[in-house]
Amino acid sequence: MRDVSRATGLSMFTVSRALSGADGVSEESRNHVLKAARELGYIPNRAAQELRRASRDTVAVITASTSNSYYLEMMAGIQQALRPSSWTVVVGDVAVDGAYDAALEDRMIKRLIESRVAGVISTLTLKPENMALLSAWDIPVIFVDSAPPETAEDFPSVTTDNYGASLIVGAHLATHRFADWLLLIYPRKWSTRIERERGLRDSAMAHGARLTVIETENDAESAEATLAAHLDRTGSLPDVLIAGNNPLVLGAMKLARARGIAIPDQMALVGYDEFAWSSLVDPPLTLLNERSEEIGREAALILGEIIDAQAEAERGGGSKAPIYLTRHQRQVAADLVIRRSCGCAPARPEQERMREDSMTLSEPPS
Amino acid sequence: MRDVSRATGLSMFTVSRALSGADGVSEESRNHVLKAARELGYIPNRAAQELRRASRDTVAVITASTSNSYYLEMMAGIQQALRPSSWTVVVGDVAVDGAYDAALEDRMIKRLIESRVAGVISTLTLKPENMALLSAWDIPVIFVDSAPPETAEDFPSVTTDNYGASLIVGAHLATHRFADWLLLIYPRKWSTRIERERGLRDSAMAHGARLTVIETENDAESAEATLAAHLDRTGSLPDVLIAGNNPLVLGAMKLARARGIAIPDQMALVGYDEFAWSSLVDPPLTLLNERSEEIGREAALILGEIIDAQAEAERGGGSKAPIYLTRHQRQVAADLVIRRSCGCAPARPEQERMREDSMTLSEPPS
DNA sequence: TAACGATACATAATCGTTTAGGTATAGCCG
DNA sequence: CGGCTATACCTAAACGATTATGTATCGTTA
Repeated sequence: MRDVSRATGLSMFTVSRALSGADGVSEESRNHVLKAARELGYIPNRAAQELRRASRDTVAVITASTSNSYYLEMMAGIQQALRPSSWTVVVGDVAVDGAYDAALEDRMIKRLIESRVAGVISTLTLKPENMALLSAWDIPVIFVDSAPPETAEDFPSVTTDNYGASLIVGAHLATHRFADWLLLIYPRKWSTRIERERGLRDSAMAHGARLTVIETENDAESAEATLAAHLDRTGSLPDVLIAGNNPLVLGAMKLARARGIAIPDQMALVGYDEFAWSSLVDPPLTLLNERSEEIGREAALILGEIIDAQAEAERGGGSKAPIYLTRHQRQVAADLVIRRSCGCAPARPEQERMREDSMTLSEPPS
Repeated sequence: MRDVSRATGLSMFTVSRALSGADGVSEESRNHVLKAARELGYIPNRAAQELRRASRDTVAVITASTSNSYYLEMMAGIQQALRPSSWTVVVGDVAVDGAYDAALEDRMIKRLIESRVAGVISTLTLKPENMALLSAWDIPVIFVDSAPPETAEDFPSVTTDNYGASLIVGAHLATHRFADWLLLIYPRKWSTRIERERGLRDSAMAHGARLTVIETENDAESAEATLAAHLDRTGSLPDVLIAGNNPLVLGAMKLARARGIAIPDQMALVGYDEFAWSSLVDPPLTLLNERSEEIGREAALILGEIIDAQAEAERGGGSKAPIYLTRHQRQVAADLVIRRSCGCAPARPEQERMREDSMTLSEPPS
C-alpha cells in the first residue's frame, strides 16, 4: 500500500479510504488511487487487515465425513446462504483416512481460534473441552445434523427429527410384516445415532418386531466386515437390514453382492441419506432422505443472525458472548423415498413419480 | 501474549521464544511460560503471526467440481502428502450451483493472494490473467488432472495420460466390434477434454469406427438433457456411449433408465472416473479409472518441493520467483476397469477379481 | 468579516506478533 | 584480574493495514 501511496503522492489514509470505498475522499483522488493500485497490481494483505480490524469474516465448517455424500449437499446449502453476504467459508476436516480423529479435532479447534473465526458450523458433536475453548473465545457454534454435547445443550442446532424419521421407517417395515430387524449403525460420536436407534427400537416394540443393533466404524469397509462377522455368528439373515447412513449402505450392499444375498428377496434393505446414484443401484434403494441442503442453509442463516446480534451487542458496549435463543434449535422434515430394496414394487416404471409419493415426516417448526 | 508476559514477569521476547520452541530460553523460564499460557488459555493470533513472519504455510486447492467423486479421492491424496509437514490446506470452490463461474475464479484468486498463500493446486485450467497475477506475486501453481493454460505451458502438472487412456478405451470398444461411437463430453474449460477426445478420435479412425462428439455442461442434469436432445435428433442409438466423466455417466444412466434403453444390450456404456458405487449400479459400470489419490499426492509433494526450493533461493538472496523443472510435469497411469456396461460378461462372479484383471495403461515416468 | 461547519487530507497510534540488535551476568582461560 | 564467549534476557523496531485525532482550506451565514 505504501507503494500506491507514494505513487499517488497521497497519504496512506487517503489510499485506504479510497480503496475501501469509504467517504472522506474526493472523486478525483479516488480515481487516481484506484488507477495507481490497478497499475501496480496492488492487492491488500489480509493478515494486516484482519489484525487491525476486529471484524472477523470467516466461518468454519467442521466435518469428519467428507466421503459421505450428504456432506456435499450440506456444503452447497451453506455456501448458498453465505455467499451473498461475502462471508468466507473454510472447511475443517477432522478425519484422517476416513476415520474421525480426536487429536485432529483438538488441532482444528486451536487452528480456528488462532484464525479468530467468526463462527463455527459443526457436523459432529464436539468434545466438551473444545466447546469450552470456543465459548471462552466467544465464538458462536451451531450444530448441523448432530446434537450439541451434553455440557452445552442449549447450543443452536439444525437437525433432522431422527426419532420421528425412524418411526416412519419402522412403520414402513411393519407394512412388509418384517419380524426380524437388524440395525447396522455407526458409533455414538455422531449423535444422530441415538435418536435413529431409539426411534427404531420403539417402533420395533410397537409393531412386535425384534430389533438387533450392531455397531461399526463409520466407513464402508468396516461396515462390510462388521456385518460379515455378525452374519457368520448368527448363521441366519434378518428379514430386513437397516443401514444407518450412506457408507454403511455401501458396505452392506458390497457384502450382499459378495455373498450372493438377493435383495430384497432374501433380505430387505433400507438406508439413510439420499445420494445421486441411489435409483440406479441394483436394486434401487429405499432410503430415508435427510434434506441436507436445507439443513445447511438454515444453519448458515441462523449462525449469521447470531454473529450479527453479537456484533451489535458488542458495539452497544454489552457482553461479547453470543446469545442463543430457543428458536435457534430447529428440526427439519425428512422424507422416506420408497424404491425397491425394501421389497416394494414400484407403482410406475419411472423414478420421478416415486419421489412425489414419498412421505413427509413433519413440518419444520414455524 | 501481553497477558502471559505480565503474568510471568518476562518480556514478550522470552514468551515468544518459549512458545515457539526456539532456543535462547532456559528450561525454567520456558516451563513457567508454558504453564502461564495454559492457565490463561492463550492462543496466538494467526493474523499477527502471518503479518510478521514472511512464512506462508497455507496451500490452496482450486476446484470447480466438488460433486465429482474423483475430487474427494484427490483431496485425500493431497491431505495425506501435506498433513505431516504441518501445511494448512484450504479449498476454493469456483463453482456456483455446480457450474463453473468465471467471476468466482477471479474473486478466488484475489482472495488467495490476499491471504498470501504459499502455493496453489488447481484442478482446472486457470484464466491467463489469473496466471499472470499469481506469477506476479511469485506464487507457485501446479495443475492436477488438468493442463496449464497455453500462456504458461511449462507450469508443473500431474495428469493422467488421457490420450493413451482413450486409446485403451478405444481398443476395448474395438474388441466388441462397435462401429458407431458417441462421446458425451464436458467443455474445454476442463482441459482433460482435449486429450480424451483426441485419443478416441484417433482410435476410432484406426479401428474403422465412426465417432460422434456432443458437448454438455459439466453436470448430470445437463448431460441427460443434452443426450436426450441428441438422441431425439438422430432417432437412433449408437453402439456405444462414452461418457466423459462421473456426472456425465450419471446423466446418461438416468436417461437410459427413463427411456427404458437396455444397457449394454441396446447400447453399451463406458465411463471415466471410478467411484464407490460403480460395481453396484445396474449394470455394473466399465470405467476408465484415474488414480486420483495418487495424482493428488504426487502434486502435493511436487508443490512442496517447489515451495521449499523457492524459500531456499530467497534466503540465499536469489529471486523470489518459483522455479519449474521438467520433472515437475508428470503423467500417472490409468486402469480400465471392465465390468458389464460395455457388454463384457464377468469372468467370475465376484467383483474384486475383476479389478485384478484390469489393464494397466502405462507406468509413471521414473 | 468573524465565526462556524463541512470537506479533504495528513499524522501517528494501533492491532499482536517476531526478531534484529543490545545488555547484563556468569564462567572460563591465561 | 582483564578479556573473551556464551547464555539468558530485554528493548524497540518492524510487518501492512485501519482509524482516532488533528489541520488546512473553503464556502456559508449571521
